Amino acid sequence: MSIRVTVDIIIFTIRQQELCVLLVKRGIPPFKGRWSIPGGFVLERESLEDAARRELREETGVDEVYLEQLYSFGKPKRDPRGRVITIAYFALVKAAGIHPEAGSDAAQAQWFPMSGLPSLAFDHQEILDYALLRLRNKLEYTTVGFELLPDKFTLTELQRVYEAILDRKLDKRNFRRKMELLGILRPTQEFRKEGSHRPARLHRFAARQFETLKDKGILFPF
Amino acid sequence: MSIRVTVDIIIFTIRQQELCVLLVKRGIPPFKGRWSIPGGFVLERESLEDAARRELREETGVDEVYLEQLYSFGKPKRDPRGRVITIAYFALVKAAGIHPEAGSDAAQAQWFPMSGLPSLAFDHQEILDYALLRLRNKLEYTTVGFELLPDKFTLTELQRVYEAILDRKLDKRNFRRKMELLGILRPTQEFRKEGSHRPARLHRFAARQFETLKDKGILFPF
DNA sequence: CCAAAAGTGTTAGGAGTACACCCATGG
DNA sequence: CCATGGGTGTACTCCTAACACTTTTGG
Repeated sequence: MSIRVTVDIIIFTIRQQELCVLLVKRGIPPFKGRWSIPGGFVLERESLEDAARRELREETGVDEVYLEQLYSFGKPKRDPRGRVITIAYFALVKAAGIHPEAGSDAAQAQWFPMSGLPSLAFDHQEILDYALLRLRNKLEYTTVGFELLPDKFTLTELQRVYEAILDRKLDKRNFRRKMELLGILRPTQEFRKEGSHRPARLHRFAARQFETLKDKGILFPF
Repeated sequence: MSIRVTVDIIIFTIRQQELCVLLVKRGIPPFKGRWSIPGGFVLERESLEDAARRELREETGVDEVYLEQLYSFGKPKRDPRGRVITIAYFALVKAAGIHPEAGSDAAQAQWFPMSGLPSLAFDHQEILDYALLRLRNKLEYTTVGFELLPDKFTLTELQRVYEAILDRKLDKRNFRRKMELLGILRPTQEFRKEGSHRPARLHRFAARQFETLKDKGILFPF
């Protein structure tokens, strides 16, 4: 019993303080002209994760990003062409100017804010919903949030990332205290001047040693 | 690009206050004679979950159990026969006398305590490790623990389930207070008499309404 | 001096942890 | 009356949440 196997990758980033996802416009049927999550077939000799990284590179030109397997979707009729199951991954890329078109087989790729998504092909809306859920959950007990920021960032920028993903406002003082308690930030001597107000100190993420925060008994509220 | 796709199911239960997993002895090469996680090929017209439920039924004769997709494993060489990826599921079955042999294609099936596992075929040890990790995590913030108990149970039995999975002792009073706070137990008027000591009150699980406890802000310690 | 974002501290409520004794029963 | 597991309460710590003003800068 052989089945065609694809990987689909939900690529998230933050743009203009909004959570965005990379979608590609389908050039061929089915769903021609509809937007979809980028993906492709798994090759004979590559692992699932390798396939996901390859697709990611083809679409965004970037490598070395956060990538995690999400879930496998395999309803018999999810693809009208026949039996195709997909292993979905999700990736987090740093905002720093990634041009979707940098890839090779980019029919047409574009960032969409989660608040304004087009109608998606296949069961891709379901996959995307699940990815957002996972991302929100992981934000609580891991440091994935930092994967969406450049090397140096302000505390407000960090807070905006959390707010964008959780889709609600957080208290500035409580947010900062929590980060302080976690001890995963290293302040630098640099400041970001921007507009006519007090400059913000830049910080670095300094905690490769643990991705899980559970140990510290500190979580983010939902 | 077609690939053979299997589902493998890690079936957990509690026996004699120990966490156990169902394994089957392979009757054919490769790994003939080695123990492995039960599984089989996904059929053309069934969903992944349907395939998992079918396998589960064939192995244990039970249906209506907790079943959850775990992870997909797809390294090119994980099966010496060629390219096979597997979608792993994990199931929790109630202790109440399930005879592994009840199934159809049961070559030879047997419960093994997690503390005394044999050497496993393929990458099944890796899959099992991951399943245990997931189970432990879910125990903290969901009510999956109840899936391993019969309809009515004593508080001590419940605590033993948590202890078996987490592999450490818990404080009786704190454990009970937490359950009390969660409000997910309904005491019955029945008692279990067993040996020469005070009988234990039987309780029911009474919270189908939510599987996630996060909302309540109460978690189990790790 | 005005506008705008950066930065900072206190209090009250509640869950987590550690810990020791009496209760009910059968033999 | 004794052995066995069932059942209960308190004190302390620490995280969480709510909440408002001062600081620094550019214009």
